[in-house]
Amino acid sequence: MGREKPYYQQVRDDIREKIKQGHYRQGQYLPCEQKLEKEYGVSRTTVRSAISELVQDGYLYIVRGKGTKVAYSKLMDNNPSLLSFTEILKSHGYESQMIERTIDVIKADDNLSGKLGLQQGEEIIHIYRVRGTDNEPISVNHSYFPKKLFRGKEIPLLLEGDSMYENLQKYFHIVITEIREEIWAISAGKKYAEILDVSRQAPLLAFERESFDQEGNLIEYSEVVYRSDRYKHAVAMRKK
Amino acid sequence: MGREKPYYQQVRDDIREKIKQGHYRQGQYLPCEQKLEKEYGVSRTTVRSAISELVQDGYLYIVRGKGTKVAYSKLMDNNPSLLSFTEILKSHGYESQMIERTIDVIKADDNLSGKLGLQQGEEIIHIYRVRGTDNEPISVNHSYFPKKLFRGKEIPLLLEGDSMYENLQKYFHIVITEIREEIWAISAGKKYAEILDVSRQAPLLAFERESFDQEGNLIEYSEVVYRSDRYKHAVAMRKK
DNA sequence: TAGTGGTCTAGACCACGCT
DNA sequence: GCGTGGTCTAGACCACTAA
Repeated sequence: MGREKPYYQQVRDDIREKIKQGHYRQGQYLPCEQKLEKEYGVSRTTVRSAISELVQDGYLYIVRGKGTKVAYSKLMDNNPSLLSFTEILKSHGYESQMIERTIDVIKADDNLSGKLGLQQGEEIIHIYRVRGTDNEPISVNHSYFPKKLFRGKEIPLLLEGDSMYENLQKYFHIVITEIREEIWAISAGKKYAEILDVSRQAPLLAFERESFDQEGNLIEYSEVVYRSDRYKHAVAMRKK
Repeated sequence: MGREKPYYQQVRDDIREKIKQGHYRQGQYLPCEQKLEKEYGVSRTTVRSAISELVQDGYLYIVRGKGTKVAYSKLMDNNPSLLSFTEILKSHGYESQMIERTIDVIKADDNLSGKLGLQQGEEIIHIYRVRGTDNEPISVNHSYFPKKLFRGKEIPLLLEGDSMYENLQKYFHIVITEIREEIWAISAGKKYAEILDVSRQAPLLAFERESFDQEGNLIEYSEVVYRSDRYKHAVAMRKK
């Protein structure tokens, strides 16, 4: 038997479930901390620890001197704080399909060595993907990883399943904790017009993304473009 | 004299300063919690409360069974989790200037009543702004607020200073806590080509944004477009 | 004044990583 | 086994809100 969850997590999960099931309703006050102590048979510290996480996650908010209320959050469990392509498309009701995918190893040129913080000539894994729905192309993605990160392991492992981020964690024990993105608009031009089956003037949404692990190593640099008539980028944010 | 800050905030701020000043360096272990108790003369709970906030903010991360390390975060104090236009432009090294601004009150039509959750015919405050640098237009912004939110107060107060969000809080006690955004690309077309002084085919970055207060009321609905040759949208995210 | 959450203490026992 | 952080208790006093 696995060990049971800590009390504060049990209390947290129970309260969250009661919110989701409507037992506690939006705008309603939660029972005060003293009552929750008794209800769950735990100390006040434990209750407060549970509440604190639910406030952090946007389920509750506290009104000084009055009580703890259930939030009216529009986000509940829907905060795309760190999402892969697959997850973003799903959040739009699409299912993404892989239309084309290639993988090769290249040498760092002037541009890429700078982006990835490598010496010129160091090896880089380049993954090229065209994705879309019903064989209609929606996005073109170039991802670059320093090859030395995967020393001694099978690189095709990266391509299994849907989520490269899950694979990074599963097979290489690399966890992405920070992302920087720049977003802008471009015209398709000759190159993308052909791949995405749009006119050369068609506006595309362009992303440049850097992903870092906990120790500040740049793990991935990627460039992505989306057909703007088939994709909108959705973002939800909660203020700290 | 104002009351002094709680201990856990003093400890938190002191540790954060020591990180910023290089007294604790990236990748280095912090003294263990017991040592910090003694150093600051507080209980372990207080130390842990301080550390917990610094972990939350990305300054520290914890390695189970080993210790608490200073993060290599690229974000430190730079997390645009909720930024106004002004703040975003500044983060790019620009100073934004107001080139044109009008304000008027309109009646909700079919489209806007739906977006703002109002009845048709209800009054809406419409703020139109063109902003840019050195008289070169960069963005066009349409913001819509339900007029009833400001009953009995002077609406021009909204336009003071640089940040509408600050004014909302200062004069109307409205705090924006959640934002939903959709981002895509469009061609300028006749309307925007003239205003932004670009060709009709020029790609623009388009935003549609909804802002909510703590109680889930929609406070603002806005549509913004940016010249893509003058503006890139920068985003930084930390995984939970 | 009574009720709420905010801060704080001094202990305790446990799980994990290393040696 | 030892040192680290993870969880938990049973109290205490304070600040803010409302009646």
